[in-house]
Amino acid sequence: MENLERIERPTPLPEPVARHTGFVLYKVAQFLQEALDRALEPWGLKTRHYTVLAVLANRGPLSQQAIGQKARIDRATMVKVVDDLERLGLVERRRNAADRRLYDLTLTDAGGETVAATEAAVLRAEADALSPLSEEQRARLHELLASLFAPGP
Amino acid sequence: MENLERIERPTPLPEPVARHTGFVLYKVAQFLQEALDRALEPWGLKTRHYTVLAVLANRGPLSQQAIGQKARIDRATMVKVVDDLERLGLVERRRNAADRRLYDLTLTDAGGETVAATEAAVLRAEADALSPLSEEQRARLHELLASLFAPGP
DNA sequence: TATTGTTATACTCTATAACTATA
DNA sequence: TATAGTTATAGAGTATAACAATA
Repeated sequence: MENLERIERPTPLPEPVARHTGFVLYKVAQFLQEALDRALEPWGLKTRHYTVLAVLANRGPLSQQAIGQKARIDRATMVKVVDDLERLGLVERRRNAADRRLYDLTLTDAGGETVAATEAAVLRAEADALSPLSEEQRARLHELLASLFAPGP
Repeated sequence: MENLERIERPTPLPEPVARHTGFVLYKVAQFLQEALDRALEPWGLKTRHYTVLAVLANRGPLSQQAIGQKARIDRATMVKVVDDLERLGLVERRRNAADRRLYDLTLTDAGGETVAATEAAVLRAEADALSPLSEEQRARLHELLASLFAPGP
């Protein structure tokens, strides 16, 4: 009972590498990744499945390749991810009428519900993982990280 | 010649997941990791080799297990990492006289020089990767990330 | 000829379990 | 019996190349 409210945190890095932002960043990212994977486990999903579902929910029907390019998942891996999602009844592969090489990947009703539920779970997991930071600090962290990306194409 | 001074930056995430700090963090960490691996390539090293060398340089002779615990590298993996470092002539395995199951891993002279050179390379790579941030912003980022670790044991 | 999706393959990284030598 | 290091093996995750259907 003694560790009831104790949230697992990443253990500190040994001294020399703890001064490298790159190493600290990598470690924190690993920790967040594990928290997100745990949060998605009840649905039998990993973060890349969630990414595909979330992109589909926001950008309507897309081909596997189109999603893969957005999410940086190569097409061979996309096949397996979509296999998983199809097996779970969350997306459907429908041939594009205009170009029959393409699929129009579409969310099923169950897929739509799953996106909503998993998004809430992901947000909770992130809030938990980042709970040592205030709301303002979290926003600041997000902003600093976002500024490292290239200007959008 | 047109892209001469252009530094590769991570491409932005697609809209829904770009709002998740966890996903942004993971992506930035991947980018940093790649930059560090590229920086260490001239020495035939990866980040985990550098970690072991850096810990050894700061904490004197240690057993494989002791380093592994600090750096979160399991003992089977440590064997291969130390094999690599030994093959490169950067560390030596000397049996601990008091407990002959243990090694006293020690840096060779070449190992010491390599630590200094690679540390400089790693710092340069980090500075490059984080160059869109001011010095103050970098320090702030590091501080925010560091506060997510558990209090040291 | 080029492209989407598929399959098979390989390579890296990591984790597990069994083995040895020492304690 | 327990521990440090070793070895073999297996499981993810990811990348590459060849193939079929379609353009």
